[in-house]
Amino acid sequence: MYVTIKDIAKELHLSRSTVSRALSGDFLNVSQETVDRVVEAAARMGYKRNELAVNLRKRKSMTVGILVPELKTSFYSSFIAEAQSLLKRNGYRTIIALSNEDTTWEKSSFNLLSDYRVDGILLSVCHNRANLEEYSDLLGKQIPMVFFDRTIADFPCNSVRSDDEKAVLSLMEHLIAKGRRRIVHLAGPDYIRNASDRYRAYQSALSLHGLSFDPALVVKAGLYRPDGYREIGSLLRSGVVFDAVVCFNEIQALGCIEALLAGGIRIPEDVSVASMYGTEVSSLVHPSVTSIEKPIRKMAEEAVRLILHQISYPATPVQDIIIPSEVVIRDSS
Amino acid sequence: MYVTIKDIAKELHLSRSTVSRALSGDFLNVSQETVDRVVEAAARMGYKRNELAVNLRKRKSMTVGILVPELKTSFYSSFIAEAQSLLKRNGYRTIIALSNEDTTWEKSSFNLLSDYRVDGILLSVCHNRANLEEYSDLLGKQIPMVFFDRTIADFPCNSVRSDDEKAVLSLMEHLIAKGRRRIVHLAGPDYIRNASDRYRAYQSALSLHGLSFDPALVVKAGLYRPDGYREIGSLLRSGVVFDAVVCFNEIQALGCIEALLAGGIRIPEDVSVASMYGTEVSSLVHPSVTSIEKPIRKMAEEAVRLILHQISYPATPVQDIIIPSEVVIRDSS
DNA sequence: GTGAAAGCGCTAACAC
DNA sequence: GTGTTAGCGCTTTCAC
Repeated sequence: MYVTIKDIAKELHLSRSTVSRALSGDFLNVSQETVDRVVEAAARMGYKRNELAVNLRKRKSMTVGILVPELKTSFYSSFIAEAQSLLKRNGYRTIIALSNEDTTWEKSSFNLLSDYRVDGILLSVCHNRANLEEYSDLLGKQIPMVFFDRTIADFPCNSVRSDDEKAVLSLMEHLIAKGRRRIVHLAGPDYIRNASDRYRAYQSALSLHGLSFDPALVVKAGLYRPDGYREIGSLLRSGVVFDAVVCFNEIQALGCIEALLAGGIRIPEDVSVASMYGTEVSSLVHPSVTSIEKPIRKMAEEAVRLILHQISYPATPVQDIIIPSEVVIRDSS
Repeated sequence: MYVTIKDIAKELHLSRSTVSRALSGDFLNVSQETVDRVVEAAARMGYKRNELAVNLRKRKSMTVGILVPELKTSFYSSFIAEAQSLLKRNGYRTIIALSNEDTTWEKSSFNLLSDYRVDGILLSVCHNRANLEEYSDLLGKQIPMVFFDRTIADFPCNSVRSDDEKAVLSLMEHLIAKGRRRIVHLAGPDYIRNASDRYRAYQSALSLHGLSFDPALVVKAGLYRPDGYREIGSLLRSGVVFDAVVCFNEIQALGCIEALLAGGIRIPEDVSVASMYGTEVSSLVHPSVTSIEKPIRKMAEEAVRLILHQISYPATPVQDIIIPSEVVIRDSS
């Protein structure tokens, strides 16, 4: 099917090594004339080098794998685009794999990447405590890995994350400054580090500003649109009074907004909605939502920097980089 | 770094083939005892089979590549999730690559997939006339390919697409039935087949219902949020009168809505906004947008069916499958 | 400047 | 049941 170096060698009555040299630009050891002939034949015959074989031989794939939990949120697709172009600039290619927020799926996607012997993995985990063994195994084999955004506390690995705690703190202070007193926290699941960080920030903000903590205002919710819709809906039905909601991401916020509007609540007159997410769709959910931006670009830069460094110098001490959230609070109300 | 079959063979004083057989479950030709010993040793030593080598040897990768132009829209991420789980069910893995709407980028992503010798490629092109040579080359090498959603007319390859023409027709009729007369068409670029199909539908709908065609109402726009925002903004400033807008996708629609709201226009009282996109975020853009669903699931099913068939029976005649759009028009107004 | 030979990690005839 | 051999497509010594 595919034309090989052997075919070209046969065609030109040369050895495979010469063809290989010519094709990989080893001009010092091949005469210009030969190079020309080989290149011409390769083009004519439709030669495509088999990277699988090259990788096998060189024990290097010049490919970095990116594993993310989802692509519904703008954050990951922006991150991927960003990281991809940075990696490309450094000669690396990218393959993308998904976990779809599922630990089993994550395991097989993770294995896919290591099966393909990628030179490094950028990953955002779907669960704090799942697949730790897989991660350690690969780390033990000295395969460069960088956790980003959704990282794992107390795990000896390079990580890059945004300062979610600070971000939610800012968001809360903004809401409090606007006179909001009964702020609902749509908390993400506790197996996601960011969720616990944010919950902590929620609590600190309250006590910092002398507001009482009401457990009825903390709602454990999933991360997506139906979750936000369901939880806020039942909160409304249960008669709990509140004047603001802090959401986990734009999709969840969207569900929240829909539930509010369906309940005849005006935004932001009656209830303010706030969330943190990538800039790409900042006010996507509702014109008057309060949002704080995730530092996508910087996270991508750091993650790529770390992985490239790790590839070149495998024995580098582990770093845990925290990128401060941009203080851009968008609030059109 | 990685443990190989050779290492296990050495450890157990067996030949590499026996180890290989044991590891690949060839129970007919290996004694149970040997299998047990090999499996135990493999686990103990942290063996991970090198798929690169397997692929090279078997000349088969059990991997399908998916190449998409973007991940901002919900359509592609839903499609990927869907296709991925179908492929998995059939023993195939998936790697994802992006073109980011850029023809050069598409070329290198496409090459990445063929470099890795994937067994088949599912792709949605970013441009009607770019990279045709690359596609043909691979097709000529009998590599199974299926174009989906954004396909190319008159290109001899399997394709699966939604009936965009019919969809926009339905959308138009819906708007006209609601009394809209001056409908703006935010037309996508003409190098995207779907855009031309929809433009044609827009025109047919008008003439079918005795409405005159006003070139001022047709706006060539990009596919994203800033595009919708910019074009509708300048339309408003130019004083053109209109009572509805048909957009290309949810992101573009979002920009359109923002521009309208910024201009003090009420939706849908003053202007109706309509678009076609995946169900995932149907009313994401605005509670009162009119939308028609893309048949994501069916498209994924057909695309996967075609690629798997093509992998098994390379010499199958080409098919061009058109999936009717779901007639679910959501319109909360 | 070119070729022969070995080998990356694995599988598949073919022997025994 | 197990080992030997050859080879997937490529690169890389080492000769010449």
